[in-house]
Parts: sequence; C-alpha cells; structure tokens
Amino acid sequence: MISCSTPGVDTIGENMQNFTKKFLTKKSQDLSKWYNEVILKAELADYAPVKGCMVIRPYGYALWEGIVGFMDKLIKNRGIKNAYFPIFIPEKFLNLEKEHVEGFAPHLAVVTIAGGEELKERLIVRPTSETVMYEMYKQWTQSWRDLPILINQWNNVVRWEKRTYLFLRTSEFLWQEGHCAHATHAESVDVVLWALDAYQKTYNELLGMYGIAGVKSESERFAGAAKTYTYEMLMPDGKALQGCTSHDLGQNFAKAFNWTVQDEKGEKLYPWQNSWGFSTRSIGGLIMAHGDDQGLILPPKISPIQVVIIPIFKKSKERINKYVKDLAEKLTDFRVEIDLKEEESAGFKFNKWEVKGVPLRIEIGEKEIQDNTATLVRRDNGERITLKTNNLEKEINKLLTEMQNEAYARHRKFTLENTREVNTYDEFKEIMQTKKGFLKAFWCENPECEKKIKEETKATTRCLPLDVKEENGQCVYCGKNAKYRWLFAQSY
RNA sequence: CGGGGUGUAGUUCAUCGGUAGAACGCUCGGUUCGGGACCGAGAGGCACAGGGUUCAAUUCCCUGCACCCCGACCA
Repeated sequence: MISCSTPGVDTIGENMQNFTKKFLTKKSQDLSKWYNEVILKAELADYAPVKGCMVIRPYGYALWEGIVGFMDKLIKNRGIKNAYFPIFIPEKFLNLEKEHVEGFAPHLAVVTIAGGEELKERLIVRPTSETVMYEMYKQWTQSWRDLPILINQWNNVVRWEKRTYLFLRTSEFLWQEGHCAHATHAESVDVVLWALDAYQKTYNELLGMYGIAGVKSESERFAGAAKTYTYEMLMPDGKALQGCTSHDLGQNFAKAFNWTVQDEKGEKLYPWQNSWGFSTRSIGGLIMAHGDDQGLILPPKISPIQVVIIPIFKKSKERINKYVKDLAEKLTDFRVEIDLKEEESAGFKFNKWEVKGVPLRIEIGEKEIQDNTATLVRRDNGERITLKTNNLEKEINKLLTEMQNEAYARHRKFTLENTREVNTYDEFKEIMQTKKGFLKAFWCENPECEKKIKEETKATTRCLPLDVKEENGQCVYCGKNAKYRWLFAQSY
C-alpha cells in the first residue's frame, strides 16, 4: 500500500539542504539563536511589554492545553482534585518556613500599594503556593480522619528572574502544583513517586522525550523539602534541563505552621506532606529536543495540527477544493488543517508549516485527483509517500504512531550517546569543556566537592538516578570513598 | 547584580555633524501556485528618553531606560 512515488529516495537528503529556511538560523550552528527565532516565527510566543515575561500565542498555548489535558487525567485518576488558591500571599506566611523564605526571597514580586493605599501588610505574588495552601489545610483538619488532603491547582506563579529565556525561564510561568497531606510518611512518599512517574509518562508518551529520574542532592533540592525528585533531560547542546519536581516535604511545613491533627490515639500528629510541579518550561524542552534546521518538529500526539492539507492550484480550483474537503472529512480522527489561502504559493506554505512542525503534510494537485491518491510528506525525515485515498485513515494513523515512537527513540539515542562514565577529574573537565552531556561520576556527597566541581567545570549534580547501583568507588574530585555514580551536567 | 555589546520603518540592517535609505514584510490591482512566485502602484520614521558640546546632533559626550551575549541565581 505504501509506495514511494518520487524516483530515488536517496536524493531527499540533498533536497532537504536546498530547503533550508532562508530566514531561520540553523539549529546546528547556533542553538539559542535558532531557539528564539523558531519560537517567534512559528508563533508559539512573543516577548511581552514587561521585562522577562512572555505572551503565549494560540499555537503555543495549544501545546500547553495538550499537556494539561493529558496530565489532568492522570491526576484525577489518582483521586486528586483541582482547586484554586489566591495569587496573593501575606508576607508573614512565607516567613514561617526558614529555608523556604531564604530560597525564594530574592525572586519575589511584592505588592505594597492596593486600592490607592499603602498596605500595612505587604502581599507576595505567589512564587509557589505551599504557604497559602497549608494555612487553609490547617483550618480544614482536626483529626487524622480528615486526611489525606489531595489537591492540585493549575495556575501561574511569579519568580523575578534576573536572566530570562522564552519558555525555559520567564518571570511568570504556568504550571500545576499538587499539594497533598497524609497521616503517614509512607503514604506521602507514595504520592511523591507517583507524581514523578506521571511526569515521566508525560515526557515519554506525549512529548516524545527521554530523561533520567532521580533524587536531587542537598544543595540542589527545593527550599523546605526533605527530598526532591526530578526528571532530567539532555538538550542538543549537551546541557541538562530539569523537567519537573516532586518533593517529599516530610513534616517540615506542618511543623513550621504548627499544624497538627489528632491521631488514632488522640496524640498530636504533624501531617506528612508532598508537593509536585510541572511547568510551561516543558514546552521549551520539547522545542529544543526535536527541532531541526527547518524549524519545529512536533511529535504527533502533542502537535496542535497533525495533518495539514495543501491544495496545489492549477486551473481547476473548484475541483481541487472539493477533493480536499472530501478528503478532510475522511480524516476526522486527526487534527487536520486545510490551508486554502490563495495569496500564498504552495512552496511558501510548505515552508510555513515546516517551521511550525506539523508532522504530516498532504499535497493535493492535478496528479492526485487523476489517480485518486494523496501525496504525504513526513516532517521528521522528509520522506514523500503517495497513497490511494480509500485506506488513508489507517495509513496516516500508522505513520503518526511511527513518528511519535521515532521522536522518542531519537531523543533517547541522543541522550544515551551523550552519557558517559568518567573516573578521573581530568576526563571530567575535558568533556565538560568540549562535548558536555551527562556524566556519571562517583561523588562522596560532600557539598564542598560539589561546589568546587561547579566552580571549575560549570557542571552540577543533576540527580542520583533511581536505578543507580551501589559500588565501591572514589569521589571524582577528592578521591575519598563514594558509593554511587551521580549524574552531572551543565544545566539550563 | 558584575563584565561586554546594541538601541534608526513591522523585521533585519545601512547611512551621516546640515532632520534618512535598502531588503524583507504590509496595502491595492493583475498574473501565478509540485520547495519561500512575478509585474505595477502605494502606505509606513519626533532616529529609546533626558541632558550637554555645537551656528547646527539621529550622528560626538554624559546619565537613565530597554534589549542581547557572557558570569552569579533559578521550574
């Protein structure tokens, strides 16, 4: 059924070079320039009038909606319900947890005037909602029977960053933050690991991205947490991106807030808590991980448009338009866009939709009408396929599934190829200066060594991978005994 | 917040001590459409803000602001 209509598939590589976008920096030449340009050109987002903030345009917001839809289902299936807490937090709340306030203080936006009057108590624009939420949790619970509390919220938060970057680090960003409280530590940890798994599933299955799940070191963990879990992904320039966080908060916040409930025996119990978040940063990772010199490449499951149909007009506009519309009606299982714009040429449209990363393009011209076929072109490898229209839906489904799997496989392969075990510090430094990527090296877990390594190589511990084996090794920096190989990388 | 750079049309840039020009984009008309089509006509600028030097500043100098790059901080 699938036949290759163009003579010589091996010319595709050559042709693809001619297709290089005129007004787009090559990804292979300058990743960060390419990244900014492709976001603007694909109309995912734009710079906002306020420094460090971004406007997420409809095409970019559709990506976020895709993520929200996928993940919201996972969250609800776990019995966790959505709620909404206010954007403003009384300043004194934040001061209750010492590490928490120290961690966030430099990044806060503060409201000092409201309603034309100076406020007696200043209001913090939430950088995260632990404190407001737990103050309410405290009021809602008297007994262990009121636990667990299982709440998530989809919202925006503000962290005033000095250096911002579209999607990856903006002063305001969108995310979900889940906050649960339990009678036992075990139950809480269960949720922490479940959330990490849900995030991993979202990256692997929806966004076609591969990464390493693990635990953060003491210096890298969330302000106020007992333990922070993460999913770390490698970007094409060899730098790592933290894809999410899931925190075991222990009883730190409960104690700071003096929140107790009565346990079964009537004694005081500080609830065990967790919090976990996944943000619009993931979209930045998605863009970097999959794009190429032609622009975005979106894995089909997340792509707002999966199939774009482009009519190629000759004389018979009406015949072609009818054929195209009939075709689109057969493809109701997919997100289909028909590009009927008459003022743009076919070639212009090819380029436009390639920059936007649409997985499949269907070209319909005289040839296709005559043979009752459709010509499909894959975004990821440029392959051109001509198919009969009677079985098209099934074939497209097959192709999109294949493209989804291959996107993941490509990113996984790239990550594995750029993950290296090193045993000497010289080797470590050399790789960090050249190829970068993930390094697996023994570390004695002394924060001093971690700090020195960071100063000298820019690399930080990303995590202790969950599947790490206990071994007898020597710290790559100080040579003292070390049990585990930690994952190191320079990070975004 | 430290080091460096840049602010001129919607965008990317050129120009110059005597108040501006290109390409792309945009608008209108026509011809086109299988890899960013073509022809013709048009619209579009207080040269980031303030101060100084000068007969004269978009141009030189200072200050502020914004943006970009490189560090420290971070989902």
